[in-house]
Amino acid sequence: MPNGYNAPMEMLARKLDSIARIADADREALLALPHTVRNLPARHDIVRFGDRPNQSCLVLQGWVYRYSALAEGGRQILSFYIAGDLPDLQSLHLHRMDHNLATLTSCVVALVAHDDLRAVLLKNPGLAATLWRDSLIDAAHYRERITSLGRRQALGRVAHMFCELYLRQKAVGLTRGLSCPLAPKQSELADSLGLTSVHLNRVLRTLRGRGLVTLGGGILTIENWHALAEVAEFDPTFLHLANNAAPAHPTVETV
Amino acid sequence: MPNGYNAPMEMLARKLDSIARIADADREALLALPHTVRNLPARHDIVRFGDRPNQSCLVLQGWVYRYSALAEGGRQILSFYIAGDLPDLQSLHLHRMDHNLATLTSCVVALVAHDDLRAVLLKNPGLAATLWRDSLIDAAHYRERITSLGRRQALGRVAHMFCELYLRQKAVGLTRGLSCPLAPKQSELADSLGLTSVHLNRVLRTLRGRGLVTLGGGILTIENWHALAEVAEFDPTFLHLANNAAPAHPTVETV
DNA sequence: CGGAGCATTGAACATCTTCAATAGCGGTGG
DNA sequence: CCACCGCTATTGAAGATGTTCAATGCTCCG
Repeated sequence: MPNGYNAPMEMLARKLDSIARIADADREALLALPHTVRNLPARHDIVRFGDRPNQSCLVLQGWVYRYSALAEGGRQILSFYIAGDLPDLQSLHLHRMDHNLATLTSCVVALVAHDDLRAVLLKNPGLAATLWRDSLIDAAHYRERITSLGRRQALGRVAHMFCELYLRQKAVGLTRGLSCPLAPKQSELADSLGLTSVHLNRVLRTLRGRGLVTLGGGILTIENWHALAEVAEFDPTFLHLANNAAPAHPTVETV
Repeated sequence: MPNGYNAPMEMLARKLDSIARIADADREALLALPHTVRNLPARHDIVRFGDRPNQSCLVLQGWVYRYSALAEGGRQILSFYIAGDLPDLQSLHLHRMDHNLATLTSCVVALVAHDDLRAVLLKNPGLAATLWRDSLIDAAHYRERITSLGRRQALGRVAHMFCELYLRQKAVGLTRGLSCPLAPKQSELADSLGLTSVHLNRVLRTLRGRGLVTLGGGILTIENWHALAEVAEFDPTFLHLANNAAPAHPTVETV
């Protein structure tokens, strides 16, 4: 469940735990990182194309998404981020934004100055390696999205996205049984999957009709993991979770 | 011109120069990196899904590509790499391969042991930052590909890919005027653009018909950069080239 | 000359989009 | 409490873009 957070940096530590083993010294350095906590309203740009941020943002609560805007008002959503994610860690080394970052829901974020972050990473190479790893996992997510967009049909694409969002939330403790929050609206899912919202809606009907998922009230429930993963040709390797958190059949589990 | 290379690591230094300013100490550390040079035949897997490489490979000559294999024999090409690129730098921190890496043409590559690389990066944080930056630029390329696959039509997708491949080669000195090598065959371009080779072929005909490009003998010639970039909605920001190497109109230039 | 591997073309078909309308749902003001 | 508003979801029908299948051409090379 969308439980709160204690110390802000703890949320990050928890996320990093899901992708690597963190040394104690690194954890302490992380927890001591200076930061500012901010509440942001939903559907609000955090950084925009062309910006040169001097801080990185960490999601503590809510959903954030990354998108690129096209001519004709079109938009491609590149990725979704949830609590614990560091959506613009990249601005530490890529100084000019080549896309936009925005809140999907209302959010609580922590802002960390690049200078502070650089100083801490210089003293803690292990932590630097972990964050580098995190950004490489981000890239792995992109690769999988490319595969989806390029070679999967709409049904598989949607199924794949659901598998991914479920497991990522599970890895940081945001699921309950086979249910998890699903903040994006249909039009936003469509913009992230290269579909129109009309067609996405039809695909959702099919998934429901086949008894694979249930949707409603911002909650996704996976009714049949095995069948869903099969439709999606889902293989969790690309998530690079430390404990290989992809259950063969996450059927009945009490969280 | 596909010119040769001097010291292997020099090719890498040249590539890194195109994306960042390298300190002298870092450059020397780089040039001193222990490595093995290898000749590889065309269409040959370098590392495969599931592998756990203990070295990273650097392309000195030829083209390399990254792909994921799907059921039904399908394949999605995720990206192409050219001389100077470090296509599996990522394996330094992502221990298990979640996709495949293969040669497109016959290649000369340099192999660098992870242990050696780690040692050098530990002593040269500036170099580590540059390589981190390089991997973030790799991710930026993925993002742009996602945008193409999700929201551009076939014509724009192909045009965009040509703009990208031309500029990337230009950045490391592999172009001559408005021409550059184009190693992928039509079926490979198609697999990277989420199209069938049949449809790609038709799109190429259109591009030729409109006088935007000429293709032949493994050489791409851009006949009208401005029009091509317009069809592609191409913005070079995502390449993150140090000298913003995207010419407004790279019309007549002698290299 | 013959063959292999690509490139090119045609025709029928599938998937997904577009345009447009209707339905549902949650919240607000009277 | 109820009518209304705004936003999202849902549905239908027509059309566009891209696929599939199958055949032919082209070019390089032994």
